[in-house]
Amino acid sequence: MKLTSINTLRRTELRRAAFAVLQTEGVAGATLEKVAAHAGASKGIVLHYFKNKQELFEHAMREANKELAEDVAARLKKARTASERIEAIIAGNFDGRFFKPPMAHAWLQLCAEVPRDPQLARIQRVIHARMHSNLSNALRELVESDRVQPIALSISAFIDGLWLRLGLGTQTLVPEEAEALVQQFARALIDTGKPGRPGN
Amino acid sequence: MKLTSINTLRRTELRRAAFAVLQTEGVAGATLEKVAAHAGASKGIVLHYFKNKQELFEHAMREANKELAEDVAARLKKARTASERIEAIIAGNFDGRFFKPPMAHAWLQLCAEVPRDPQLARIQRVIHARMHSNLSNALRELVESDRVQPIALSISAFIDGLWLRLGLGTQTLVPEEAEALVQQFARALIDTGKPGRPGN
Amino acid sequence: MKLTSINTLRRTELRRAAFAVLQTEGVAGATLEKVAAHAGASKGIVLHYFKNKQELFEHAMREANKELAEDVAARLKKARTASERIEAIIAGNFDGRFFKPPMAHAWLQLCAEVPRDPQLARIQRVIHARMHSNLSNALRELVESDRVQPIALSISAFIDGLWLRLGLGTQTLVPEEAEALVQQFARALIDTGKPGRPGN
Amino acid sequence: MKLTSINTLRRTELRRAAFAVLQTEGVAGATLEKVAAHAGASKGIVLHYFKNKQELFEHAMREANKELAEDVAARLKKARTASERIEAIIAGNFDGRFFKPPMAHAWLQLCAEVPRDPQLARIQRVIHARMHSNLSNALRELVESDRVQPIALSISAFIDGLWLRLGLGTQTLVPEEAEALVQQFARALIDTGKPGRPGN
DNA sequence: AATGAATGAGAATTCATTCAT
DNA sequence: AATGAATGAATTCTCATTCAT
Repeated sequence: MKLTSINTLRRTELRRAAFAVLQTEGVAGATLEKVAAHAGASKGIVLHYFKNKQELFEHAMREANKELAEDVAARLKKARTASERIEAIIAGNFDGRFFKPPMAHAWLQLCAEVPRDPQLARIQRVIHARMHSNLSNALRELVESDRVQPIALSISAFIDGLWLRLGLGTQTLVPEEAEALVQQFARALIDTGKPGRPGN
Repeated sequence: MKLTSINTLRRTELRRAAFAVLQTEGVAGATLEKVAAHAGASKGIVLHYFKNKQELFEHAMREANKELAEDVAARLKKARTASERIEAIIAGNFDGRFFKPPMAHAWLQLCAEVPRDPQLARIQRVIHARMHSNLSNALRELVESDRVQPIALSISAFIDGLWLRLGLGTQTLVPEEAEALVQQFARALIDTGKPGRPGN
Repeated sequence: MKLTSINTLRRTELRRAAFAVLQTEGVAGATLEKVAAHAGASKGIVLHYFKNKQELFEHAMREANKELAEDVAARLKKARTASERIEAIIAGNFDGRFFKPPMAHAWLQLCAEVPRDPQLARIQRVIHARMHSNLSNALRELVESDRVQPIALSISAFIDGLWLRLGLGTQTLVPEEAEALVQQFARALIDTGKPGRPGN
Repeated sequence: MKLTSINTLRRTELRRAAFAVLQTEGVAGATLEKVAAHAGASKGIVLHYFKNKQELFEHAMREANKELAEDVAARLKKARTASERIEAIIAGNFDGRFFKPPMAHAWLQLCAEVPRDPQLARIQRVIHARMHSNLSNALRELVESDRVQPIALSISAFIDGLWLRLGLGTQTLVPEEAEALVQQFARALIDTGKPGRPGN
């Protein structure tokens, strides 16, 4: 444990540096040298702690998502009703600390790598699965069972779409408005099909 | 550069080859050599027709989008009502000829380049603008004016989110189901806020 | 003769274009494409008239020197005495039409190629030989025979040195001043060793 | 970059190799690969020590001139009178260790690059300035003040002219004779205009 | 653990040159 | 005669990765 303490520290440093470089330079421009420089370390050390470049960026993605996931988890704890849980999940994904152009940019960069990096794909799947499970759990209390899956997918894909737009940087998107769109969307989907209204 | 027919022909060939290579190799793996080989030409000829790699891929993106845009335009022509126009736009974006993993993959690759390629960003903006304008025109006849913009953005971001999911390749998505989700989504959004129902 | 007339014309055009490009782009930057563009012709035509790039630039050097040589020859005709002939030769080498930075620049570029282009070396030798012969002929009437060669070499090397300085572009040199330096130099050399003064 | 001894060593090695290759291959033929091979190193290492090709050759020029400058400086120390100082400067520029065809050839190659490489131009200017200052200092004790500048320029341009001739390789020039020409030239210039003789 | 020297593979790009039209 | 399409060789430069210290 003691022995890994400094080890863990360094790895975290490098992971963060990698993510930071990704934000400004993109995946192609994120060289090990730049990551090392950003972490105030030497080039060689990066591959001392990570087997190779891919592994570093895989860890960077995991790390980046962890914070967001923790934010969502914290919000879920405070939520009392199923509706509040849905709202919490959405709100967590648009927290002003995360939903920022550089962050979205880095995330988009990593997404583009997913199809060629099986490990990254696995991480991505885990992330999506958690989100889906969170949403499904809450939705089960709100809509008929056969509408749980499609609505969960719709909400999470919509969130991704807005992150993508932010990552592209071709339009301005503020967290509050983006969140409002999704909250509205979610409510519209859930309410549709409620008794008294013709579903589709 | 003169627009001789052979010129146009070759450029199209190379553009297609570039897009094809993008589908299988990603942006980093799409070397000029591979593009040339795929087009059955020599490496040198690629840069004879396109100033550089960037330009080639910019044209590839334009080309790829053009077909989809034409598909949407054709469907729009047949639409009679505003609702049908919305449906046409959505349907066009999930046409089985386009909404395929390799296509989505290539598109995602290009999206990741957008933040570092101003020209690509411009193209992306044009694409989004057209989609937005198509949606807005139809929505104006269906919802109050202050709900036109948010709904148009929601629909197009949702579509992008589903394309992203397809591009990631971490889950299976068939065109029909994806389209159905968006059609449902759109209807839910439009109907919400209609007289007789509590808006939000 | 008729047949070569247009031929000769084109060759002259291209030669001039080559020299012009050399002035602005240097030997490395002087591509056949630029030469062709400067002559308002197509790339292919250049090698239709000249076997290859080297040959073109060899002709460019010859051409460039020809004008200067003709200027010197014209001045020589007007000269009456040996002293005037020396002065004429020097003056011709600093004629304001030639002694200009771009010209000197191009000349320097070609000089740098001399050691690797035997044909260019031959041309250079011819140029030097003519200059040397002109100077020697005049000097023979002015100084003892054993001082003819060294003085001729000194004068011509000094002229080259000033052209080099102009070609480097690191200092300003106006034709009149440069010429005055050489004229003074020549007189000093010739006068030194005259009876009544201690030679060396 | 830290100035470790190995660093300095390697850089010197590569600089020398670059200069050596320049002597035999010219600037166009001096590829990084050849330089690396000449230094017995790998291609990659060259750009590990020098940012790019230009920088390498800039350092090569500086290095080459440094030795010559040191030779001149050593000779200047031993000189007692102003005349001896002039002689020392001239002698230093024709030291048999430097005034050799390959050296002159390499120097000429670099001169041709000066107009397109501002950094190289700066170096060239420094070199000329030092020579000019050395000459001027001595000349001030020997001739009227208004003749200092022109004579200093004449001597240094003449020296350059002879180096150019040597670099062209179109004629044979031995250091001793070349030096003698300049020494004679200098004396002639200085003596001209002395009291008792008609100046010009 | 840490450094940075060294390697070598690979990629974009540039161009002279050839050739079909 | 003229064009410009096509080729392919050559070169610079970038980087991940390995290794000696």
